[in-house]
Amino acid sequence: MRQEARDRPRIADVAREAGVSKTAVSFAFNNPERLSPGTAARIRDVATALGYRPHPVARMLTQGRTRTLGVLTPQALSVVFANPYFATFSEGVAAVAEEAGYSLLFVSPVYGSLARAVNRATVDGFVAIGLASDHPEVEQIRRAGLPIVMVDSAAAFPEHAAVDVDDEGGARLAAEHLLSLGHREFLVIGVEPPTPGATADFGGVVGRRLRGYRDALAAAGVDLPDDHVVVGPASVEGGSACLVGAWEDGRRPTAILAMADAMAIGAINAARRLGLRVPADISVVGFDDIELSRHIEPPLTTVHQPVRRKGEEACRLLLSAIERDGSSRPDHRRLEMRLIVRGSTGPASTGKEVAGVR
Amino acid sequence: MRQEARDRPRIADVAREAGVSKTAVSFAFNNPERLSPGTAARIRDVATALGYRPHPVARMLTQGRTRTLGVLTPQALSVVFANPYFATFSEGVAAVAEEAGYSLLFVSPVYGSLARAVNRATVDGFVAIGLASDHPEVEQIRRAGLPIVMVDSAAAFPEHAAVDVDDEGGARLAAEHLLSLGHREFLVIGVEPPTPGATADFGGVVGRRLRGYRDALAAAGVDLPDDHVVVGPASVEGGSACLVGAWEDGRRPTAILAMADAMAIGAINAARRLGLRVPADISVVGFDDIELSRHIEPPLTTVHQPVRRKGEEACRLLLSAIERDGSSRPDHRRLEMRLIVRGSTGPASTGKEVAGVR
DNA sequence: CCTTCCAACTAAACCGGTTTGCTAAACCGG
DNA sequence: CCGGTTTAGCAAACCGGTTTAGTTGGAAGG
Repeated sequence: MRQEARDRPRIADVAREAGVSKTAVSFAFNNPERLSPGTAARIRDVATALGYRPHPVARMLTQGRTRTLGVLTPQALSVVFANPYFATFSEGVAAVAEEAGYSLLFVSPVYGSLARAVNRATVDGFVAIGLASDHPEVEQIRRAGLPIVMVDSAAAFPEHAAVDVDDEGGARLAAEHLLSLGHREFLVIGVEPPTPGATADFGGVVGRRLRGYRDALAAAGVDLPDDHVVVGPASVEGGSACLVGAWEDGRRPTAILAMADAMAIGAINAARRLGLRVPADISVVGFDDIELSRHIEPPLTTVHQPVRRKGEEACRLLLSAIERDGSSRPDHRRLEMRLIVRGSTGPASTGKEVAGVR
Repeated sequence: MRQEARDRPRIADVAREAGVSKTAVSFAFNNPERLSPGTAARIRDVATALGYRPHPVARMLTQGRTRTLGVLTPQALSVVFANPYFATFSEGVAAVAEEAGYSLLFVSPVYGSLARAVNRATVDGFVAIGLASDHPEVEQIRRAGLPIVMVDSAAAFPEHAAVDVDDEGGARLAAEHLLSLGHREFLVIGVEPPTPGATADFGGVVGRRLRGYRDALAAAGVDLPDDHVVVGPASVEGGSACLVGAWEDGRRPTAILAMADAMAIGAINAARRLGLRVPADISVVGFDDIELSRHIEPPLTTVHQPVRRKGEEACRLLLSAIERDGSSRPDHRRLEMRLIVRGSTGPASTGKEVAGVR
């Protein structure tokens, strides 16, 4: 067995030293009013003298709660933390959790198995971010009797509490903005699933955003052929590759709708290399409004997503589920997006490109 | 008491249902070779049918280990996650932890008390980042028999394992670079403690960097009067304010040594507003090499800090301390910095400024 | 055929606390 | 001075597992 805490004093040591029962020691810490002030003080003194602190795991076991919330991610943490989106989200979760006195445990696949990680997790509930609909862990958690709040995959789990954003509405805003600037030739740059061929579709985010784009375009009578929608990895390089590929295939858009800021930035870089000025020759709208977008040249016009608030709301939902311990129906919350117009969009250039090749 | 897991099956339920003892059920999960294959399989079947999973807390208690590492931060998580430096650091910690099958628990002050948070934490050890020397929690952890690895405050805790970077050397590199470009009039922009008047000095980072600057300048025979060192909050705005303040006080540097990239960026912005060109009129060197620095205009020359590696090394040190369970002396590791020359530095402008006021 | 040994399984102790139910003494009004 | 109520503290049960130290029945060995 472990000896790590070889000399760690236990409650019995304190009790013996103070000449009282274990119960008394426990009371001294959790229920001092059930002891005479003198005894309570003496016990505490003995405890500090011995360097005693109640074993947190033992405490959890008897109290039946951990005061810890699990943040569940389907990807490795080392990947997830590299993503500023996630950092901001965590910021929101942390703010609410801390205020309520909860700690945060990040739960990611252990040796490839998310299920194992979930089993190991000593938490009172989970906030799951970006779980696709085919994740059986959700059912597993439900059976374990733990509450869970889904983020970014509300549609996939109608029976659980969830927070998501109005992707469709946000996409519409982006497209309408470009339409109002006179654009008629569009290229949509989408995010492809991280593992090729996986059914994981980011909880349908891509589909919803695409639908929003299409809705707005259709309403304006603009057609979006399938070959004007390209996908790539959600990175700067991915965005570059998408535009370059489409350009080589003969597409000549005056406006780009990118489903991620990183890809939008990549597209801007690629456009420059193709000899296009942004926004004079081509306009670009991103998605999510990451920190970087405000700082590039030109600053990126993008659809702002309330990421931090997403974290806050998710955590609030989870806490209330924990507190009221089951019962009542799961709450769904949908946050609005808004368009931030910066420098990467401008009026459609006349003539040449629009009328151009193909 | 809690009923949360009202109907959660226990090991005894599985045992009864399968017609065996609790021991057998436990073996079926942890020591299947001690059971006949048939029995083991049957028990597992019953377990899954009942939806049983061993209670993780009970498990921790008997096994004496949690398979969880604590990341200790003296500030609120909601603040900490907003800092890309921390995100990158966590990335490193997570990469190593995950590979070893450990989860990560983030431990930050509970209702203002870091000590309480530490007491609640069910972890096998801690990585503490940015703890100043006056934090008694470190002693508390030691007494609890848990290993701890200090990051960014090695000097303050010589008796513990630690990882830090060669701040002094990095600062020297920055100053030498500017000296070699002919600069002789410097302004140092430092980071002030978050809570004014606090003794917390970022574990001495500011002091070490300042020493590095001074060393290099002195070696070149350049004096750095105290009023050429200003401090402000570690933010873009803080950096702006620092330069503006110094300028209004009559300082006319040709080169700025900033202790944080964010402040360097702020200084660049402020310089522009003062009508100065960067780097033609004034050069700026940052510190840390955050993501953003590469993307601003002009790209920032800065001292690169191996943040991710810091996390990795710290986690490795902690894991080995946990594994070998005490014994052997604490390991200290110091990582090197390197200068990344980009566009924000150039030759000192001749005449006017150098000879200028004061 | 009797012993020995092994495989398969179990009862009970244990991890380190908290909580319940109870007792004895102090207190209190009548 | 007595019965009833508090107060202070205790022993034992409990949380939900794991581990130790057996126990049993049957096969192998002599």
